[in-house]
Amino acid sequence: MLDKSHKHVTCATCGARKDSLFGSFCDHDVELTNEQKTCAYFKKGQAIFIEGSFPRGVFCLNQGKVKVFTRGDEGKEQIIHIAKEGEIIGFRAMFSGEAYKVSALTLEECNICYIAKDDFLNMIDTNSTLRNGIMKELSKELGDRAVFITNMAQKSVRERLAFALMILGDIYGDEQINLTREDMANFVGTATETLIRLLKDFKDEGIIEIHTRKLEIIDQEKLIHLAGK
Amino acid sequence: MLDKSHKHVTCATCGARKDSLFGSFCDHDVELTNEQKTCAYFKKGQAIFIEGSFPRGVFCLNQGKVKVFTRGDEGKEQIIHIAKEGEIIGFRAMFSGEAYKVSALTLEECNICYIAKDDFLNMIDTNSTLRNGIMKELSKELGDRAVFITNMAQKSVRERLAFALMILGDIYGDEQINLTREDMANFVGTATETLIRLLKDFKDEGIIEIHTRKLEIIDQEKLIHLAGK
DNA sequence: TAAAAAAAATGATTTTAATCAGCTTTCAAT
DNA sequence: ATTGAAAGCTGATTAAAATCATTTTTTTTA
Repeated sequence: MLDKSHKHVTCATCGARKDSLFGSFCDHDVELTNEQKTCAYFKKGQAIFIEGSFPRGVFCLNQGKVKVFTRGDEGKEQIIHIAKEGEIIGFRAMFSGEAYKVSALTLEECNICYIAKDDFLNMIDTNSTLRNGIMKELSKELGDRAVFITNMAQKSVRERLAFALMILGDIYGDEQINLTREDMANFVGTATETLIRLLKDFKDEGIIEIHTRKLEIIDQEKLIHLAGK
Repeated sequence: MLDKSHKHVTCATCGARKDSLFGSFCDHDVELTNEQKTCAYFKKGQAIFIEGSFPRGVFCLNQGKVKVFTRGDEGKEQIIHIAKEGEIIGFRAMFSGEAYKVSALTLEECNICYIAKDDFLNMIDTNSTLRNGIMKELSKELGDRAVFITNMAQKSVRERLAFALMILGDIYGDEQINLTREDMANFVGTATETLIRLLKDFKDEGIIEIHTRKLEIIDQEKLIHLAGK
């Protein structure tokens, strides 16, 4: 259980900051950011922002994982990204001037900091390192999504699952992958039943181990081979 | 036939510049840009840049259309974007520091200007209007691609074709849509045969007219309805 | 303008994955 | 500890779209 008082979360001591976009900040900038941000505890399944609304600031994940998704015509979620500790989310719509095209929902308990739009835009304008980091991030994601689109269009569900498990492996690190079957299906872009059957296949082939809800990758090599290019 | 000598292409008189990211440049910046850019004629089907190579500058489309695509495992193209007059292409990889994740190929005869990396990055650093324009563009595209991914995952080929035709209608403007069936299939993310059959259905339903290679949208309303959200 | 090549079209068949329906296990709340 | 709800699982069936094999038309170029 996380500390719900979240008094202790300061940018200077924030473990997630080190390899975030704020990682290279000097002491002065860290202190400034610390004064501008507010921090809040989110319980599991809580909304951070919703598709169609307009951004008033950005969110910085101090602790916990978040799913970023759009809804299709029939309301079915397509998970675009799973964000983890250290990531800044919700800045895309701030630059585009549009409403959010995605929603963000916590997958577990989270501590999330918030920086108001004007403060963040001011940071971007005055801090070229942060700015370049943001531009690099936007550009990288754009490339990743081109690949994502191609995978959706051309790979089989089995190949996409292998690919998704590799990404999830990176995101969860030492921890075991912990998603509902439905969320995983909505990430792979398939029906829940199909996903369940394929997970069983992967288990039978010794690629993963299933511990009820949690998944463990056993054979990374096979996964890489299965996922293709 | 375009003028292959392309001597006349100067930024000050460039018709494509007005509603491009360079549109708000002052006379001085226009002149500077004009001195930094070089301009070249590309014939139909020529490569502008190729997936896997590293960018040395950006390209600005003065005349003609370009397909931007990645190749899947079996070499099949997935068209991510079709760029038209006024668009700057190839800047994503310059910011991300990665190799190109996409290739760009002319769909017709083109006049394309080129600005070297250092010159362009210098522009970005010194011109906040251009910079904000670029960030807005990156962010917008990122949102569009989230929707693209969701469409791929959840819409039927028929719905995706309707969606694609709407986008193509915008891109081609008054002109008729002019793509090979294969390119169109690679944009929609389907097999060429499937695309051909669906085009015939759309024709029979009075949605489009087919003039051999060129397509004309007749019933925009039906298209919008078919494409869904 | 004739020949060759590329693109478009059509029909038959197969494959993949979605859908539907019902059942079981797990988890959370009282 | 019990119960209800959510999540997970299984089997049968259907539907969508890919693939394969040819033929026809259009475009290019020799």
